Amino acid sequence: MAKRSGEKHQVILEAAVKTFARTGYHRTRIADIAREAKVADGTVYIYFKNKEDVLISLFQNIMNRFVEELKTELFQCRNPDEKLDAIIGYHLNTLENKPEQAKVTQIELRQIDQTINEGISKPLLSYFQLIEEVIEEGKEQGLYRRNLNTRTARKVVFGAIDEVVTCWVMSSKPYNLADLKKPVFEMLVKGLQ
Amino acid sequence: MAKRSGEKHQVILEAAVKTFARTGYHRTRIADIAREAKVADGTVYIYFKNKEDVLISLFQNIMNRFVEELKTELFQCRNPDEKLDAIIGYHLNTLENKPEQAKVTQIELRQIDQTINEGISKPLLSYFQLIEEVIEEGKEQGLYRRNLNTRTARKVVFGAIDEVVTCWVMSSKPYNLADLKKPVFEMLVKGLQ
Amino acid sequence: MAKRSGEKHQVILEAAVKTFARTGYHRTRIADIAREAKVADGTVYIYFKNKEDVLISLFQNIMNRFVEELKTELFQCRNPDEKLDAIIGYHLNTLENKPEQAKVTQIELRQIDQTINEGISKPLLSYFQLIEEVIEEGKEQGLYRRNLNTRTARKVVFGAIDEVVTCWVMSSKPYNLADLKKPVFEMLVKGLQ
Amino acid sequence: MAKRSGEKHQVILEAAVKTFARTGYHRTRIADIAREAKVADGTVYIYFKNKEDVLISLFQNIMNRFVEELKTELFQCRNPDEKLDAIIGYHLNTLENKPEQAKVTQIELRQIDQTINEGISKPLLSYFQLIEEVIEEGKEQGLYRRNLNTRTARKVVFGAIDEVVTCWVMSSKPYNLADLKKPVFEMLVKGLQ
DNA sequence: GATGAATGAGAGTTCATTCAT
DNA sequence: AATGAATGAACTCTCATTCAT
Repeated sequence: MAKRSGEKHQVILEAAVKTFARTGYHRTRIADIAREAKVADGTVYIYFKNKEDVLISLFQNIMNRFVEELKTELFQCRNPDEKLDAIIGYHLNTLENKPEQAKVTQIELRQIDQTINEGISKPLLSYFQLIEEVIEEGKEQGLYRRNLNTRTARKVVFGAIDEVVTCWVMSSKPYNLADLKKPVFEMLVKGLQ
Repeated sequence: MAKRSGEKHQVILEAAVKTFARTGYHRTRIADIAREAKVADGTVYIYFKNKEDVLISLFQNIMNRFVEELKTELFQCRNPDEKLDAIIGYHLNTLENKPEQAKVTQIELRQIDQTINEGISKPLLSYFQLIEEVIEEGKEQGLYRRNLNTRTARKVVFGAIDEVVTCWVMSSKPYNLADLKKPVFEMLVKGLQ
Repeated sequence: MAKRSGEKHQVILEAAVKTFARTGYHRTRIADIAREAKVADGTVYIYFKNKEDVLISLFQNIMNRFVEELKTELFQCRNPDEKLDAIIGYHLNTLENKPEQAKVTQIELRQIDQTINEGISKPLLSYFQLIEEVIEEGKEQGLYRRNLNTRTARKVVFGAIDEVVTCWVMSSKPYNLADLKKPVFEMLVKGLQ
Repeated sequence: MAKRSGEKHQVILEAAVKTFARTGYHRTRIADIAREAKVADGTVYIYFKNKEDVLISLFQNIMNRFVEELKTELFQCRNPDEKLDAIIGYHLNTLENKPEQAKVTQIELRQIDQTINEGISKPLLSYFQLIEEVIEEGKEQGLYRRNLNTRTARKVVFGAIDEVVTCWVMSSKPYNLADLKKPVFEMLVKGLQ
């Protein structure tokens, strides 16, 4: 069970994003995902342990790619400010361009008992770490306050971006998420200085 | 059905906070709440439409009291900075003192399909408005940047505080939430200036 | 759950005998029992833990009554031979008169993993003990061989009766089970002497 | 489909005895047998119609060999008493030496709806016939009672031996099954006389 | 208002069986 | 002959909700 590769694995994952985004995690039945993926119900259980495993695999998939690509972005930046800008920009761009993923990330994923689930927290941690590294670097270079608590600062930074995305996902009136890049960056960078 | 008052109403609500915090929303059965409240299963349905209604009523209850008390706090402040400080302080203090409420607010509440549910967003809106009023006031008084988009700024402020609380709720190692008041305030106020 | 009294409890048990006898344990669905008992599927689970629990409760019910009634029968016998005769007679009579129970006892009950299940072996033990007491008594009175191993003798006695019943249950051509009382008694009593 | 010969046929059968004995018929999945036999799941279906067919083939295999070997044993006996002794001895010896077969024969095999299944009763019949022939011979030679009903006597004999084996299989404390040969023989032979 | 026994829809999951390779 | 991925029917059990008392 739970083969992590193979064409079907990916097909089911893609069907799951769509279905979770459309119907919501709890209202989605395995049968719905299976139908969307054009496989039999049982096939889902060849590749995933259960429904929760589908959601978590989904998230790990998304987050791994997210963090990898963000790393290459950051590689091209020359200073912490540029990096912070890149983080915010990449975060908002990515979710704006993949609204289904955004819905799953911001809403459905939080439907799982997070106190237990490390399948969610672990992939997030590498993103958190990336943010913290930028803050540390800024502190070392004297760009950001030395007395700043890095962890707390990271929470503020992530919390701000995350809330901005959540509001966008839940908003009934569509607007450009990318437009918020600059104001959010300005607030956060000043907060760090 | 769905009487909104009565002694039992309150008893059930209190039993629900405990039970949701202990077991999690989805794993909690109406029968569990009823047992904790020492009433019959059916009695729950005299006071609430259904399980979701219990959770939402709970939140409305909490938020109404939260906003009312926060308002009196703010009344005693003399300038936007003090008010922002009061908001952060009150928010963190309240949830630190009521860990069960915090668990429900930060975790369990997010288990409900938020795209539909205005029972959750409405009570939050008055809190959001309070924050926005403070920002507006700061802008008018020249304390905060004039070109600040109030709504975006509010998202950053709320997102930051909310994330700090969520991390605290989910953390396995206990620490003082109140200790984060000052650093969070400093970051946010600088971000607004 | 698993209230051991109440009208429904009995109704479901009676429906279960019929259904198991007609359809066989493994082919019987809880829904079949529920329909036969004219209750909802869920009601079965108020009174029984699961399907296996229904079968075992059934057997315990049957065996308890069986052993109780057999005891009163034995009370009226004056010597071990009469008692052995009573055991065989009562055993064969009872099952001949309750063919559904016989089917369940001889066939369906053996569909459960007996190596684990003490819900089956325990009620049987009191029957075994009754048989062993008669054999012991016979040995003490010099009626049966002193060097007879009581336990082994009991196995022979019970095995013989049990096989006779099983053959009768599985036979396609109907015949009188009671007719076998005398020949079986004669063989067994001689075997004991 | 359902080839009755070939090397794999035997390999699967041997894997099945082990697996059924270890896990129990109903809890055994075809995949378990296949893995134990080191063949693919589908291969099982080349040699057997379905899961039930595996169990029944198993039993037929066992019983055919059992009856054949028993016949040669009986051939060396000079009178019905010796033959009865041989039957009991061979029956108990065989199962004591093949505990996995014993488990399958005494427990797992009875998990199949016996009212329908002639795949089980047919191979047993030849064993029954062997027993009946010995009884008949005894009656003819005046060793056993003339008025004995052969069929009933056979049921008593087989039932006794079978129960002795079943008790041994299900017993948690190990003991020598062969030790029961003599007492069982004595009881049965006296019963017949 | 209060009760709690009864309801029954609903969905996750398993696994015997098939069949294209 | 052999494979093993894929199938999808089957069925248990849960639990929110109702309603007669």
